[in-house]
Amino acid sequence: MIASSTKSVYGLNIPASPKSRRSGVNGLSSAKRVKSSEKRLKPGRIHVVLTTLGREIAQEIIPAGAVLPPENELEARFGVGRGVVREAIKMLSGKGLVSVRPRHGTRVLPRRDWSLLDRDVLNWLVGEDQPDRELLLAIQEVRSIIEPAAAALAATRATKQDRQRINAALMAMEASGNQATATAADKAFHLAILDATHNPVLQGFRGAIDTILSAVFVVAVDSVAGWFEDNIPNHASTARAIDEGDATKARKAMERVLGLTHSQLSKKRVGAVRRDAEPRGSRSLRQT
Amino acid sequence: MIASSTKSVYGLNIPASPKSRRSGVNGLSSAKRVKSSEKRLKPGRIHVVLTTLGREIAQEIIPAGAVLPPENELEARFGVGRGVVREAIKMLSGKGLVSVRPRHGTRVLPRRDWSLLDRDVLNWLVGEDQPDRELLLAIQEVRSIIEPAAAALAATRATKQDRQRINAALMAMEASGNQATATAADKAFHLAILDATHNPVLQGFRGAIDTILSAVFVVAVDSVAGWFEDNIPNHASTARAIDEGDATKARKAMERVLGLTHSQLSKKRVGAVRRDAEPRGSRSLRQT
DNA sequence: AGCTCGCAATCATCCGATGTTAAATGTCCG
DNA sequence: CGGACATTTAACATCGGATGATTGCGAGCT
Repeated sequence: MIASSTKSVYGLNIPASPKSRRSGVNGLSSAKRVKSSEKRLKPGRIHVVLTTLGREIAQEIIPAGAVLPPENELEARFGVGRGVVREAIKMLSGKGLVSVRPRHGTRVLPRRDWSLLDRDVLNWLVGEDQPDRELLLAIQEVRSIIEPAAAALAATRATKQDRQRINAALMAMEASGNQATATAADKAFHLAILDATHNPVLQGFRGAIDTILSAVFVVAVDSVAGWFEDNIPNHASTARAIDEGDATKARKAMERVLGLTHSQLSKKRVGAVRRDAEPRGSRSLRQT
Repeated sequence: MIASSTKSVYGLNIPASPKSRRSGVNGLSSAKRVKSSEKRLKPGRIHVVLTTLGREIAQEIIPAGAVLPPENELEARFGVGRGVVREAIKMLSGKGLVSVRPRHGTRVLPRRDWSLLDRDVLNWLVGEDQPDRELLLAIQEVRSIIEPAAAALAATRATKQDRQRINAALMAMEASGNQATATAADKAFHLAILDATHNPVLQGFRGAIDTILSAVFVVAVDSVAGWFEDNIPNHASTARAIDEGDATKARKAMERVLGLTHSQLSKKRVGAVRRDAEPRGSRSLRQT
């Protein structure tokens, strides 16, 4: 239920507004009567358990190989019933984050086994204050493999509507005023190209690309102000090449798009404004 | 209601043999065991419900947009408790196959939203008697994008062990006697290359590639007997290029590997042992 | 010492009750 | 007659206690 871009199941709009959501829902105070007179959008208990555990695993607060607490302890910790804990863990295991065996507990699997292209997993990994740089670069590397090829395919296969969609996104990028609209337009552009390949497997990357672009914006934007604007011409020539049906040109143009992004991401190393969060790992958020 | 409170749950085909260890498939002793998922170990009731529903959705027995029966009906149908049904559906929703909303039922999402790179989903889609040809070709298209690039990266980054692993797999391919060992060796070869990129996101494709290769073997082998052997030289030159650190050559060689596979897959159209000739709803892939 | 067996921890499943959500429908008053 | 509000209701969401199954590990037997 989390993995939905257009069909918000609960009406919970968590994604784009990264407020520190340290709401103390998971206190062990239990207090069943959460019925307090407000009708706030309640993220759902399963969702809370899922994302909390997912993030703790992704951040290696619970390292690979460790076993997480038994069901009854988790029940107590989150103040939820057993079914909730089980269903949450079931989803984690479905995404390859943990393996659960009868007498041995549920143990965290090495990252090798995670579904790294799953939208939720990616979110937990990258939706942090300071996403793992290496991971971000690895993802960009994969984008540099996928997206130029996708652009080339799109140049061959795009329908009239596909082209319109791509060009509309391009115009939205040019017209974007703030970071929010810029991010949205950029995403729309890349997703439209993926869709224009008419390859369902390639379209399956939509969620991943979407998530990644958010992270890239967060990391890149505050280091290089002109990055987004500088990259618009590359986007434009990609769109033009697809319009003309020139696969090679489209591939090259998309390579330039990603090349610029990549170089911004890499150089973020030094010129950054923030000096904090450098020592990875020992963040101070830890819950017993 | 359920028959009774008896413990005759073994009415299903659940072998109660705690001793029988799944061995065999791993023909190569590459000092790394093919860590099998927990699903392999034992069917389990949840697993039955999960795979049954998953397959029915994948095969469009339950079409996109339809709502599947409510929980209590599913309980009755499978003869399991509610928790089992809920956990199974939870996993389906985690893989993007269904969206579940209170009061509205759990409805099947369009294929666009599925995690097409998820191992289980792929299995359901492709592990049927008659995998969807278009899907198989779409997947091969993605492989042709990913794997040559991966080979090129591997040529740059492979460690000595990586190279040994690749060459060991190659030798196993050459020595393979039957289809089982051939499949295993071929898989090991491609997986070793993915691993040699040292890119964790690329490594995330392991499950998908693994599953796909099984499907490809099933489909391709019975149509063209010499396909596997014919492709060994291409594999060999890929391995050699990686050994020499020649990225361009590795990419080209891998392109040839996939090109041969692709052509076999395409020509499989006729001469098959298949009895059905139904077009079977040529789904989108061409028009949204 | 080595092997077997039983304990206990932990997940797996069942079950019946109750809460929550939101679509559908009915009601009432202007 | 018609629209705003209340009621019904079908479905999922969660709870919590009981029971079964599996298996690591150590106690006890040979």
